[in-house]
Amino acid sequence: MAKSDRKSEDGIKQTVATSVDPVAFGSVRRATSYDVARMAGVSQSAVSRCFAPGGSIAPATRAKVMKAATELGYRPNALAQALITRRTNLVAVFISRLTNLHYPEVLAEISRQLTDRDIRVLLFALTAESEIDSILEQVWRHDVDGIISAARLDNDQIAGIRRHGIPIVLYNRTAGEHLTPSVWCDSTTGERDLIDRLLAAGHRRFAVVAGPEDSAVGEERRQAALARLVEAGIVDTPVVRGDFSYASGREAVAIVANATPSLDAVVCVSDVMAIGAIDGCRFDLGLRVPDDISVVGFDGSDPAGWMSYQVTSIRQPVRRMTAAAVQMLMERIEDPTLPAERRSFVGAFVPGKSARF
Amino acid sequence: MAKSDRKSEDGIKQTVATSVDPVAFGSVRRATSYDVARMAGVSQSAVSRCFAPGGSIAPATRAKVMKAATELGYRPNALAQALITRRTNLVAVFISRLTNLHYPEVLAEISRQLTDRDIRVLLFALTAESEIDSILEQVWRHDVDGIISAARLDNDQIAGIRRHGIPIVLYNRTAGEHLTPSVWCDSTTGERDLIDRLLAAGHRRFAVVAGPEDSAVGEERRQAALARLVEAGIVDTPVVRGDFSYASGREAVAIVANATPSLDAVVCVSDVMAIGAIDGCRFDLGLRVPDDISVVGFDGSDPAGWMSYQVTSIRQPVRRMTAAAVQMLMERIEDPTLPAERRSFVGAFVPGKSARF
DNA sequence: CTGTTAGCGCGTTCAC
DNA sequence: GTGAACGCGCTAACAG
Repeated sequence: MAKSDRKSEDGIKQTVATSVDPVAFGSVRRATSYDVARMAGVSQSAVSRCFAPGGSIAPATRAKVMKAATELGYRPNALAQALITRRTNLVAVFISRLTNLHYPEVLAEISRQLTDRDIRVLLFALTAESEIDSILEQVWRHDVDGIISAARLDNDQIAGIRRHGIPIVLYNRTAGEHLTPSVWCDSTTGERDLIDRLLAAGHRRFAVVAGPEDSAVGEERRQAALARLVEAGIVDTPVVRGDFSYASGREAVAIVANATPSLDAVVCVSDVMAIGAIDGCRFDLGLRVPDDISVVGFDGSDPAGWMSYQVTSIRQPVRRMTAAAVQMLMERIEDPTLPAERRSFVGAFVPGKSARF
Repeated sequence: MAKSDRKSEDGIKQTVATSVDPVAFGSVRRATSYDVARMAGVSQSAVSRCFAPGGSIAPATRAKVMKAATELGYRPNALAQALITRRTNLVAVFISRLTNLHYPEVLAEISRQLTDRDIRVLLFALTAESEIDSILEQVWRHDVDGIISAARLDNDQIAGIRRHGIPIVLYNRTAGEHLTPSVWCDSTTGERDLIDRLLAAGHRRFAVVAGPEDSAVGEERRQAALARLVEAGIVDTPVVRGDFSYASGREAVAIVANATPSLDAVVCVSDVMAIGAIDGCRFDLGLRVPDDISVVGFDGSDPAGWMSYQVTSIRQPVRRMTAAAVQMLMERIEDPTLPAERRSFVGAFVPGKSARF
């Protein structure tokens, strides 16, 4: 096969095939159930029944059909199937910030679990929450069987989904005033656990690195932490908001440390921000972690376990949570009248080494 | 709304709604083009033309139709549309190891670019490469318009895809003997760049932390590095294979350091393994990086830039690469006779601080 | 158990 | 410019 090598203007090397193999191109129409029927000498509906779960069909004809089917490489067309059964075996998954290190694990698990149940994933990776409305348009048009959302939905959006009768499960999100099926990692228990340990170890001057105001998990964790501190008689704890990024964690700790003399402990609402905070302490402030200052996180993401950080944290039981989400969704696809249900999981304490105990 | 709180055996708290709002359930059939036609007092085909790109329709009737359409909340059904136009506006994306920190960025970008073109993503996150065959079954059945694969495909699989006439673009993968459209970050240039700099700085005793044998990128990088070293008269460079994980990088460096006296420089074929190697050097071997030993990586993933690591590396131009992949795919969806083409991009050197220069 | 028939919702000729 | 009629590929009643 003839090739030509050249360099284009912007330094991109290209290799272009100048001849095309005409045989390999599939203008071959896919085999339909009619083709199979003709070849097997039966009716089209007999073919259909062969591929249906409980289709009543005689072993003899079944054999004939299957033979023709494999010979023609026949597979039932999912589109036509879905059009009539009103089941697409498609689930839409909304993920708000894929680059945030905790979500790839969540997505991978959800995908695996759904694939095991022979369901396909229609992925919507949001860059801005504002995209949701246009995404929902697509979702209606595609007749997905259900939705798993790790992105925030407002009341109108939830209402729209209900109106369309599409089952949904929220993942670590709340949904305004509607009672909506959801799985949730209980931040309250986790934050209290962390702070109790910090208090017991003698920490007295705290700061909280929170998330953006519109983050439900972030807010719950912030409030839980502050509430526990107030209970312990510690008030006026400074709060700095980040955006769940490394950089924001690093900046936050610099800001708060300068404004807070004798800062003891930094409570971050996510591991990545905790990692940023640790680096901020070490490289920007010249502090030793945990000797001079303690930093704790939340999530249990992979990098939090790396030797250079070993973040003291709460690990979300991702596997159990995603399994619950998928199961709840499937149940509601089977029976849409099922009531809303909220399953909340408690995370596990990860000792790490970023906090002094 | 009545609720009941209880604790289940395994410590999972549940909140269950015991009554259901019967009004909210959408047994309401979606509006079809016929419904709109009836309400607007026109024919169904008129409605169809209203929503078609270049449909010839009188402004007056168009107005009537649109009014009825919005009133009924009508949206063309994507399934029926696809069944007849043979265009699903669906692209399958294969990703082999979502948890590997470089891919979330790739996936997010691909998703964004496709969404911008009004195309939906059917995600297949592989846990084992062996799953591909069963995944392809699903792909046939769903009539996707195209495939972007960041997972390895063998000759038979590529042949099958060709036979089905489905355009495909490979992302950082090769495809056996077939010439297949692909985008690629040129490892050779990158590795040579890194090694030239290491040599210039006086490094002499190298080790390579490679990927698994079946990883095309991993192998290309390993070979490129070794080739450059041989050119420079450095032979018998030890190679240890990892699996692109942090742990494997850490273990690899421990193994190779023990077996190689006066080890100078560790060349890792991925950033995450480089991070593992750095931690291995620091925490397992008690070496200072980069004073005692240099470590370089490849990819330019986010965590590689974190202060505690600052990995010297080559950053893949993810944005341009994904844009190229999407563009190539779209071109081939429009015109399937387009010849195969390979676009290779060169990465940018990231100085970092994990190597002594 | 089998074949015939009637749609699922829509795009697309083709006469008018 | 418009509507009637057909068909995409399939499942689901129904009669035999």
